Amino acid sequence: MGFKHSDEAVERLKSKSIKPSMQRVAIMDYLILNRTHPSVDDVYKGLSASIPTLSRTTVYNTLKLFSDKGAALMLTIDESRVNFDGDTSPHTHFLCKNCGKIYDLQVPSPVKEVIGMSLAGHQISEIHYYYKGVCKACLEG
Amino acid sequence: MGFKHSDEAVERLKSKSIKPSMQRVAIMDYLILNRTHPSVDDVYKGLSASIPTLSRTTVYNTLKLFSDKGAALMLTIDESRVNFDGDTSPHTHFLCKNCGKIYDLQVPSPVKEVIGMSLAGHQISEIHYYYKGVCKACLEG
DNA sequence: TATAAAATTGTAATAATTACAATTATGGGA
DNA sequence: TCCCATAATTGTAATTATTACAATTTTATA
Repeated sequence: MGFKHSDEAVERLKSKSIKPSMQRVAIMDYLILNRTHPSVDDVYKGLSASIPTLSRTTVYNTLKLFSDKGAALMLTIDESRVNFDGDTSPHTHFLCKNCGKIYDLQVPSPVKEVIGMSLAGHQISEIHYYYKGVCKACLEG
Repeated sequence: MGFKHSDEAVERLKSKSIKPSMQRVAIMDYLILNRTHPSVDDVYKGLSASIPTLSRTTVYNTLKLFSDKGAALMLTIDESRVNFDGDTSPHTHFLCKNCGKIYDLQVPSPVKEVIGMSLAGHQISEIHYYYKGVCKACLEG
């Protein structure tokens, strides 16, 4: 069964100077379609059916590449695995310590973008605001 | 003033309802004396000489306990290991992607403490602001 | 088409973390 | 004090995420 490439995925890769191979487009497409902050394994398992030859190493390499090139965000909010976010616009994340889900939150309004600026002499390239606790669904359940 | 370090460690544990066993006091003392955001292994190696029977499992369990009880912070800024901070006062962290060191930074002034409050219906118990990039020392070196 | 470079794959190795059963320490009655 | 229950610690083995790396396949190009 053929894979339907999203033009958005291809465009995203091109705009970040990443050569759009079949695997890379599929992985970027997965990130764009799945806003659940998937782990490497989530991506691998989610694509294995449609790309049976896909290797875990390729998923690792590719997601690392996306993160390095700014085509995706690598989240280190969860202590036991890394998660990825196809949405690179400024926003923050909440991890539910009960169910493990990661939610998107808006940036606190007074906080401005400071990428490329320096803090205490350090050159900043990434900003991550993480909140942890118990999510609304778990509180109500 | 006047607190010997281990006294400060004992007081910290008591104030967080943690029974101050010999190992726990030693580990908390290590965190108080070593403001370098040590990993589990750093703590283990740092204490092994003075406590030869210390087990890595104890260090894991104890640091997890400290984090759960709010006696220390567990940082997930580094993708490959967890780090701990004995300073639980509000501040943020910077990870140098070149040398791997973690620096303390002040909280951006407009950002207020929101522990115990809720965001989008979620109950917040931890806030972590992480910045990544290249540190001053690496830039100058 | 021939060739070099880049990308992908599969396997094996590494490192962090957890599981767990056994042992040791601690504190409170009798 | 001794006994007991409980909590804490230990050591080993297992698990999991991640990385290393050599072989293979794909892509671009001359």
